[in-house]
Amino acid sequence: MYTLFLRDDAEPLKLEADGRTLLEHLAERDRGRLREVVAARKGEAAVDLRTVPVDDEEFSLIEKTSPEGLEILRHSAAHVMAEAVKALFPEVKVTIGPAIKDGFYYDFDSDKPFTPEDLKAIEKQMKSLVKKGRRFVRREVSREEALALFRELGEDYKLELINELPEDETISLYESGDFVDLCRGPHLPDTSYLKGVFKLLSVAGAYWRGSEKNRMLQRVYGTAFADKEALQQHLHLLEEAKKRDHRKLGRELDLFSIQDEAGAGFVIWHPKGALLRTLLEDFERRQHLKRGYQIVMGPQMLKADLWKRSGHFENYRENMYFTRIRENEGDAEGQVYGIKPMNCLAHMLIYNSKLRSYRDLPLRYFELGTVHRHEPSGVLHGLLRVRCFTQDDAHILCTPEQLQDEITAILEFVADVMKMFGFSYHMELSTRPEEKSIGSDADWERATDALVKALEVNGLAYEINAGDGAFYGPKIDVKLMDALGREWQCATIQCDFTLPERFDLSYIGADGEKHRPVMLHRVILGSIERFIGILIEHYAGAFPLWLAPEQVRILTVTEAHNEYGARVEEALRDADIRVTADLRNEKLGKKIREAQLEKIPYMLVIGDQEVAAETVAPRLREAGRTIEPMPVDEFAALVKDEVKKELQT
RNA sequence: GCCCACGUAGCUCAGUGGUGGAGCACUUCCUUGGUAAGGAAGAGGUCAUCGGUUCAAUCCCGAUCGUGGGCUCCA
Repeated sequence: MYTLFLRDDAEPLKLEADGRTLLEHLAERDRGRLREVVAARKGEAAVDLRTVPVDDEEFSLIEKTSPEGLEILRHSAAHVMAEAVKALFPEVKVTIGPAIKDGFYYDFDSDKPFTPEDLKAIEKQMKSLVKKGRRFVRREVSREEALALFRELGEDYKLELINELPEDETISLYESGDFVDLCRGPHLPDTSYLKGVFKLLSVAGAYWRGSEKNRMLQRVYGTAFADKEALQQHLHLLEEAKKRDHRKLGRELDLFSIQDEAGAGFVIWHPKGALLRTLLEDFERRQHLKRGYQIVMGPQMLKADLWKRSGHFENYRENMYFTRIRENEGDAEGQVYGIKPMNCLAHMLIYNSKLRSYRDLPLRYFELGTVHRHEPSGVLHGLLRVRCFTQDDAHILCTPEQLQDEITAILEFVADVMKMFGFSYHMELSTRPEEKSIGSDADWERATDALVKALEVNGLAYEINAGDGAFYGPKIDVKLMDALGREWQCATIQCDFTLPERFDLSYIGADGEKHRPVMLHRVILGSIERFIGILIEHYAGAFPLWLAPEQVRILTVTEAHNEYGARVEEALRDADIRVTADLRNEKLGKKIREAQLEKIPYMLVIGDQEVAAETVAPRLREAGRTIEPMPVDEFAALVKDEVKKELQT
């Protein structure tokens, strides 16, 4: 007898271990659920439904809609894709094909890159395989047998994978038709489960094992869901996400451009974008002053010697721009300057400009610092990955005793700001990089401990990102999710014992002796450019009133109302409201349509009635709702009030 | 940086080895119209840049620049 839990909340069944598979038993007991279940769980492990139970074993079922079930479904889809590719292109070598968030991929080694037509052909071939409803047959083999098989098949990558498996690992193969793949499993009972629920999305290059030292493979991305509806919904979501792409909206709303002539990765802010950015920066200045930061400013470039002293020259040079400046014709060598990729140097020079006492600490220097970093051309992406950006950067210099409280205060700052924008985020702790880093092990340990402790004291969950720290210290990264589900690093807090050492920073302690301060590098929004890019997608271009470059647009019905319209515009502008008037000789419907497409929060319609009553008739951006006409000063008060509410953190 | 795709009017996109097109936007005129597009006419292009093949190149080939999708998700 063995035990089968048909449902979590139902009594388990005691069944005869009669040599038949779980699938056969299930078909007998609960035919209705046959297509809902994709695999079974035995203890911790997921197993195939074609497993033959033996006495005293215990199984529960994995639904295809569960996260684990979906993963199995997608993994099987990847397997079918590999089979399809091998059928169409026998010379291609297969590598790996995992399930990923929202889908799956499979990497192939092919001399000939796949074209979009190939993609279609592969999908067609997959459909035909799915239609055949072929079984996935599991076979467990010895290491030698597996090696012999894949050697014969010429699947070098599989050989490499087998050789890396731990000694005691069970090696399993899955066969469907003529295709054999090395695979841990489990898989779907057969391919018919995939009917109508998968779609191939794109082809891209990807390095074997993610390293640019390795061969470039052809990666095919696809997605699969439990049912047709879920697949359609996901594809629809991708379409919607495209509509709020910040690059598209940035052009449509005339916020910014990036032009070949000026250079890749360099953002040019148009009037509305520059205004939006200014509003965001003003918000930041107020927030920082409120929290005891002091605003400072440093130069755009500093002598290269200073970058050598900080370690940037040694560790960050390939990302930096340099320029040589000659004082006169005879000065052949000139002086080399490095354009700043970070803002910390000037801040340290400020600290060092006079003798500091422990009574002065902590010092919190804040700068909206514009930096240049030479990023590889392939990673540039709209506002999200650029070569020149402005950071809301601060460096906090404090005593070791103050470190904990300062980190805590920053974490609260981050929480407040993210809450105001309505972002969800999660945190990652990054530790010392294996290559290229400075400072002693003891300092790294001390710095990492301080960060961990602050996270734990505040009860914050975090993931560990081993080896991803800055070259001068460990860090806490805050990652936001954008509209396409991509993660972007925004806030970061980095603990640094090294630069204070290199720049010989000190303060006089209560004991009258010199001590070394600790430095925290931190940003809240991170890059203003990136943050605005994320904001555009987050709000789909419909910015909250406080951030909208144009808050109000006045729309006159005919030219006869223009004089009053202009007076209303002036009154609102005097009240510090960002307003324009559309006095063109156009129909009201057209003016409304355009204002709506520009996502302006309030439209004020002005016609005979409003002129006569000295009022304005507001129309809201949201769902085209209108509210009762009111006097201008009343409307101004309404706008002010709404902004105030939005900015309450 | 590497792989693939792409680059035609301000925008979205057709198109062809021999004359470059549409819609929207723009300009002018008509229209004075109350909550998402009134009408007519006009102007607008070194077909990314440079080089090659050809009698002839926007189209074919190469290079450069730029844009897009990827390059951590481990049988």
